[in-house]
Amino acid sequence: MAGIRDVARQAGVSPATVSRVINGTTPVAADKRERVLRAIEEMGFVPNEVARSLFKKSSKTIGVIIPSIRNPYFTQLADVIDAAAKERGYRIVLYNVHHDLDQERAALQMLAAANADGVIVASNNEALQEELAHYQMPVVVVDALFQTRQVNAYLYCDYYQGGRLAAEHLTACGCRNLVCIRGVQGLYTAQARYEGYRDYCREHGLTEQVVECDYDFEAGLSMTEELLERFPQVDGIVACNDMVAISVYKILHKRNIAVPDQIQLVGFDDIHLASLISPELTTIHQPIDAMGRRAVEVILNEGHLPKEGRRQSFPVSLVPRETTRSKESR
Amino acid sequence: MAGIRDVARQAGVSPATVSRVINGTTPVAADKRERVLRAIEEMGFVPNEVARSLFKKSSKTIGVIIPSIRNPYFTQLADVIDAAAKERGYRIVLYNVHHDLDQERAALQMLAAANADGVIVASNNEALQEELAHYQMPVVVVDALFQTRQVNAYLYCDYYQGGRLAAEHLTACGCRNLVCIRGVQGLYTAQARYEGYRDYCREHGLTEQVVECDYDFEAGLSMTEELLERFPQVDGIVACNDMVAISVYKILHKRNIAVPDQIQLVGFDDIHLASLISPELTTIHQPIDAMGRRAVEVILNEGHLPKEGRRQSFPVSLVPRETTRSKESR
DNA sequence: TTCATAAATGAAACGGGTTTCAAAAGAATG
DNA sequence: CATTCTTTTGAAACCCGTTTCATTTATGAA
Repeated sequence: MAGIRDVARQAGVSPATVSRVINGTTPVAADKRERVLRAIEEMGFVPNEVARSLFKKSSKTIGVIIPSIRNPYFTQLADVIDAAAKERGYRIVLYNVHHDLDQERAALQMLAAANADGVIVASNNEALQEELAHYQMPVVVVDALFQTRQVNAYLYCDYYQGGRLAAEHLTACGCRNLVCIRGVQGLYTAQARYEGYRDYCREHGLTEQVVECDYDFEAGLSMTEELLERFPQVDGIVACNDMVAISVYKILHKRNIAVPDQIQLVGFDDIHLASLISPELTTIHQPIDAMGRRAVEVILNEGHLPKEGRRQSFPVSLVPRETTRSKESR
Repeated sequence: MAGIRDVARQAGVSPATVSRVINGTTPVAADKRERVLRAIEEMGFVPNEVARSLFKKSSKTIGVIIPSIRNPYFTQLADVIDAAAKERGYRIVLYNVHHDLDQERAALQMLAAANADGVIVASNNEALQEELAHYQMPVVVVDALFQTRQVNAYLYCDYYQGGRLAAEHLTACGCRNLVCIRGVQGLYTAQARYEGYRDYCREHGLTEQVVECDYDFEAGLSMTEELLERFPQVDGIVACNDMVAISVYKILHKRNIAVPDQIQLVGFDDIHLASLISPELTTIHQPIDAMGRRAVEVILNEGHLPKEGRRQSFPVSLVPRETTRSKESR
């Protein structure tokens, strides 16, 4: 690989001048610039990014840490972040940490050691939280919120409201026997959804019926079986996310339980897949795009949320589709 | 950030000794090692990865370039590659190039400039192919194959056989009016699938009916409409991939066309989603895991496929599920 | 105890751009 | 034409681990 010194020799100038031509930091005489440019062209010179970022202490890179690359919610988020970052001349490095604290730690350390310009973390791990504060690069936490706020920026949705909306919609669609498949409690994102559901039920004299479940498909399948056994009367299900909702549907379908005629179903997240499967899934929409774009903005703003304080909440909304009864048929 | 020289001072040794303790390259006296370790601990020292890789010319990183992070086929592939790489002490950097040649180029250049130890590219872009040869880092092309083979290793599946299997299965299930939704021709992966289908039809006296379609969901939706219009007699559909198959199903479902009773459907890829949706999708299984793991092996083997030549083909198989008639009901 | 080997250790160079600082060249003023 | 202020430009230091190479220290044999 040709280096900057080779180019300099070829062009008959010093390495410093070559650097200046490349970066446009200082004006260079037209004839010399010309020679340098030609030498670069001829030798196919590409500046070594490692050397550059060693000095600059910036790598034009934003780290993105997600718990699972298999969950479409996170890949969608990563995709927007990617697009937003590229628009601003940054690239992202995606770390897929398989829900594993050690891998999260390792990713963080690597990013720090690699002079990343910031990190966007989608982690519900409270233990990691504390470590986050030790790094001096900007950190933004998305899709999570903690009591002990160590980091400057938390971006999350109004999950509580989402839980309420789901319960409200099912009730409005005629359900009287709601069951909530809630995510593991202790995780804010899961808990808030549940509490929204719970409060709505309490306020409207509905008995709250709950089943607990991990966020993935496999867990959704087995939990649904359990749910049907424990609550045979059920006529409305609030799932903790869309992937689980899809697995719920799968079981119902297998048992020939009609959706939405016998049981109505509401998911959470509104991933693309929700409107792609048949029947289309009624779900709580999260503004994933807006959240992702904002995360990048905040990182490039040194990790600070300007005026709003240390956290920013995004609104959710209910998208009625085919797994609940439409207005017309009510 | 504390540097190795700070640690050295604190421990009363030279930076060289600290480096040796960290890397275990040369034995260090027990008492000094002890002091160094304590100093590292106290100062929370983490070696700067950039400086390290500048010297080592290796970053323990494998680049993975995929055309779309939204297509589950590629995220699944990335996930295995990630796991396989981590097992061997490497990390991956995922580049999501949005099917864009310029972004592919940029990704490649960045990887080269970042001292990546190898690149795994899932690209059907022939133009990129040629450039690939210019880089001296190991490159493995997955899910593609070219006439002009510039790179040392191509990993791909027996797509042709997949096309045959799909046609054969539909025929065995009683279909007489097959239509193939083929991917954009010119791409080997798409063309081979189609040719398998075509040859089977010719050999068995079936008229070949074809419709062309991009690999994504939106294209699948509109193409299905067109298909039904052009071939109202259709009773079996071979889709170019699972995402398209899902969109086909969506349209059929919307039109109240029963699957598999009126029309049977075969996808391609066997992404997880295929068995997660309802009804479960009959599809051609690609050994994504094996391919991903092999890709990592080859990279760490300097990008060479040892004996087998410059390419390795993986077998496909048909997985009968719910969108075609099962043996029992035939 | 002494000389020869082997092992541990530090000083300095290295990798490859970038930037500082001072010298050199050019432009402007008197 | 001399003098001063600008603008270019190159030499060298820098970023920070790693490694070479020579020196020091330890080990073993004589």
